[in-house]
Amino acid sequence: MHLYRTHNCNELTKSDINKNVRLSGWVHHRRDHGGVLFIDLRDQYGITQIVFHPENNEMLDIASHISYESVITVTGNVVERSEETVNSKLATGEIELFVSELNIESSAKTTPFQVAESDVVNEDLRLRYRFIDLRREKMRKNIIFRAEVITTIREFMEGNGFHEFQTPILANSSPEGARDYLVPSRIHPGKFYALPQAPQQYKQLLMISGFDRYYQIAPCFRDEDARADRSPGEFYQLDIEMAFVTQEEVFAIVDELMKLVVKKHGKHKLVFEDFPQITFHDAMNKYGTDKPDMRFDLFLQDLTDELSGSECQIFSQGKKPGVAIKAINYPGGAEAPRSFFDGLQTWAKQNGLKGLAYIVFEEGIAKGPIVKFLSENDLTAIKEKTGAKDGDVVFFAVAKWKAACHGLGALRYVLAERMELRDPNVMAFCWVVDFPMYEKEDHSGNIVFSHNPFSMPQGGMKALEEQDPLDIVAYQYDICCNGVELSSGAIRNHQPEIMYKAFEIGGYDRKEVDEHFGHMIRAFEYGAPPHGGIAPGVDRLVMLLADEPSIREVIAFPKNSKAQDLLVGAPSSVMPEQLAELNIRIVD
RNA sequence: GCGGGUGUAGCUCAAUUGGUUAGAGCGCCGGCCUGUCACGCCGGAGGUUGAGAGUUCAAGUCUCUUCACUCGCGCCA
Repeated sequence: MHLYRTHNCNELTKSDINKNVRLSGWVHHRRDHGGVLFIDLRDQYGITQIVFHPENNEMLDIASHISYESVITVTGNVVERSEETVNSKLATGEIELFVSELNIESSAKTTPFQVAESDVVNEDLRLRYRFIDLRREKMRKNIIFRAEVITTIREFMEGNGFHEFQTPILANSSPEGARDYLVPSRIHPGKFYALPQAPQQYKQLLMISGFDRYYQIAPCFRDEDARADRSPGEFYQLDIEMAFVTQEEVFAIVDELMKLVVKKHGKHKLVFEDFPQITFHDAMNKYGTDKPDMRFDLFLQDLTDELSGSECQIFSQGKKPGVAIKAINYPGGAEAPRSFFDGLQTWAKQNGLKGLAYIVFEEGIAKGPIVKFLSENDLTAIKEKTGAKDGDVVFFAVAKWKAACHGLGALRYVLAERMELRDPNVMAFCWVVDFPMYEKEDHSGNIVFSHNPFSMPQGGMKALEEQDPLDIVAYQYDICCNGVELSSGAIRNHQPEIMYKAFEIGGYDRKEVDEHFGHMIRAFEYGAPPHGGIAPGVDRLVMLLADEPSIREVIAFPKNSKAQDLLVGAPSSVMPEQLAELNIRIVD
């Protein structure tokens, strides 16, 4: 007989009755009836009830004092349960194990929280004792679910001619983008590796090397602050790159993959079989965000033309260049209590707006603090454009275009929450396309890259030379789902001259480009295929599929929001000898 | 860096307007119990109410400071 087990804890059925078997697992729960003792024995697979009887009083006594979460090995006969004692909740509920031999492999101290209870435990504590937390059914399911999703992804990619390559973890620092994690070099004092923010350069180099379709479940490292859907420090993305492709071909692969994953693993209905495409500009104007939640129709309207001529001071600011008047209709909003509208004023200030004007339409007339400043024409225009009816409320944001859009985009979610429009049972994927190549930096007024500088501008060199930089859009796209950005991607710029020009507009002269990106440009000078790709976030995708509110629920050992690993104690101080070897001195 | 929320027993929570010795369930320890599966019953231990200061006859409760966690903003080309 195997030293530890002949079966797992989810395996034994009626057909095993009278067999002498051995099980190992954790003491999940214990029910001591004095004369008879039941223990639920648990492993990754499930639970089997094992029974101790007074025939062996010594063993019964020992068993009755085994602490929860201890690991034991038991040997005995599989016994049929009488009809009234069958537990239909367990796969093994028709049998139980009559224990004849007990071995305690590892006795557990009292655990800081209970594995068998479903209480939501303080997350700090859960992370500190993650190895116990992961024993809980929900976490075990999530982590295995994640593994299964990744298996599906790998099978799909391989089946479509992609190969998985590993790219370096010790890479180079780059001045663009997120903060790097730096790794000091021992052999080269004063120099540093950087952990890759993404394998971006390497996957492009693979294309130039002649590999046609690359993918990798790739670890990425960014030293930026956390969000509920963004792990600090590190995360995994499905990194994809393809040679000789158009944007549409990248979309086609990702569409198919997402649909496969949702249908196979999700319990959600897909809102769109064909994922809609929306331009960045339209997404901002209609949804107030570049990652629109398309599960519900509640759209922003632009009233800049209609209202900037108004007598009302709030609206006449719309005449200023760059300022937009955006509006959103809240159907049935007239019912909302006064406190809701008052609370929104503070809310608006926290969301980048000076305030939030609104008009209540009730009993055929318009009401609210600003109505007395509005003409009949103004009101007609508002009603026409927003479709506001009796009982509705229209909110207005007057600010720089981006701020006005973002403000009402955030309000759109507040309203959707009140109206319960965000259906948790569906997934609405969409593509956001035509991201601008450049934007004007707020504080400096400089033209800077708004996304990846290596993306191909639409129109190529001609566009760079002839168009207003702020009007140039790139072959740069995002795939979003339910208001979450799953991934950014782009058709890359593979032509050195266009690259120099693009960088020139972005404020880098030739020398700087050569200094920072010379290795990439050199590579492009020896025969580079047109190529493009994308990199959906694996953690986020699994989070959405598993219906979890936080990314940490689908990561085995996540960092907390301060980027610490409380279990192993990272980051930590290191020995002075280590620092000395690296030529590093800590300055207070 | 900034703003919101939370912090009471090992865990999850309660404690009226500021008012008696801060309670309950689970867990833990001891006892009883031969069919439970959230077993049941009896008893017990366990608290610097995150920390510090203040107001008050009286503070878990009010004020200030601070710490921890968390959500959001900034940031994430």
